Amino acid sequence: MTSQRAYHHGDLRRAVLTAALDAIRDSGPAALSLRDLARRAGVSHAAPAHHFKDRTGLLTAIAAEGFDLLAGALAEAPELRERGVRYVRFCREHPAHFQVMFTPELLRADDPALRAARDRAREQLRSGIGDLETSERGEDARLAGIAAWSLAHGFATLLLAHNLDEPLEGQDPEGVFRGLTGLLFQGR
Amino acid sequence: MTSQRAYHHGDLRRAVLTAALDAIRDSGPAALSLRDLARRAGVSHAAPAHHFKDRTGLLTAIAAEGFDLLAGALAEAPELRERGVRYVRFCREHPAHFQVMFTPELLRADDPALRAARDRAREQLRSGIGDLETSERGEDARLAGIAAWSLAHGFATLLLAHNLDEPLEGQDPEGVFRGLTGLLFQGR
DNA sequence: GACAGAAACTTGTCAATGCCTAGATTTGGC
DNA sequence: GCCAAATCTAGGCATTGACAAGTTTCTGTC
Repeated sequence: MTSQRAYHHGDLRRAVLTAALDAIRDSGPAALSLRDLARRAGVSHAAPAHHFKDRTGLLTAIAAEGFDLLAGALAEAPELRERGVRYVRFCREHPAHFQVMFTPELLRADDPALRAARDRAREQLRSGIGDLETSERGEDARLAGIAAWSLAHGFATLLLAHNLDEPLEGQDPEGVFRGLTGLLFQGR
Repeated sequence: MTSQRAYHHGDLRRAVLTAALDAIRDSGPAALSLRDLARRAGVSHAAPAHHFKDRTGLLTAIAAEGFDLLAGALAEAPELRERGVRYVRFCREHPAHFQVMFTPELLRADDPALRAARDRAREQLRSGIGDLETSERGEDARLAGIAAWSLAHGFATLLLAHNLDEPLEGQDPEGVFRGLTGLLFQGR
């Protein structure tokens, strides 16, 4: 999108993003070093700043990309329960994105691209809840929406922080999560 | 406060911990600066290192304290649903602890105090699930345990990251959470 | 096809930070 | 009263993020 053809490097913006995602996956966002990313990409230490302005700018770009990926993943799933599974799958396939997306103090909250992408993702989350609105009362539907998001988000978060390694006993996380949704919506 | 009399400062360990919790609450763990904490406490820049060895050591001490506080809070609650409410209350009263506790890449995983405190908290989480084991089948009880933790943890996490500000419409979070548990355990 | 301007990148610099080492001061046990 | 340990200070080093200024490469236009 941004730069198809590139000047000295090729596509430094993408290279830095990818290297950042690797680093975050391994050591978290706190350990991220712009200068180290520059070294990995083979450019000078100030080159990344031209694409992202800032450390915060880089993380904001990652979060925006993450919300876009999440919105796309959710849009593929037809109904609410399957969207929860996609949410969990997303956090496993894109752990670095996921972690940055939900750490607001690392982000520039007023960034237009971030706001747009986050709104797209929220829209997908909300439209999934619409499935319930017909079968349940309005208030229950709202609660069910919060419950569904909390369940998926909590499961995803605990999973990434290795807090479910023991309880899961090596079982497939997505499969277990399907079981959880069965508990939550057993009355449906 | 904690230790009776102290040497040069009074109780530097507690002072640094408290200042760190304030800083994390405001700006997250990434923005934490040991030198800034030392300045706030009115000591030299290397003084905190003597109590915590390290930046990681300070965060590990915070996490251990957090798990102890959480274990205490959960122990006060009689049954499972109320423990979930305590979990949510804990994250609001101790947001800095909560955030650090579940960010493993910031911590020294093999620290004995951390392991002990985390085990205490896990024991409290697990014993709450025991309430279910009598009324439900074994496999369902295990799933229900994961579900309950995921629900509470997801709600807490989304709450702290200000992702529920809009859906909650200004309602009391604990009250809403009680509603969520009603959905999860409606069959009980 | 040259040229002007913009985009991409480099080099140099500065303040701040984490961590290490060595030394000074205070405390508590004997 | 004295010694050892605990507590804290002072100085230094490598690394980092951010900024400023200059250089190279591309792009659109006449």
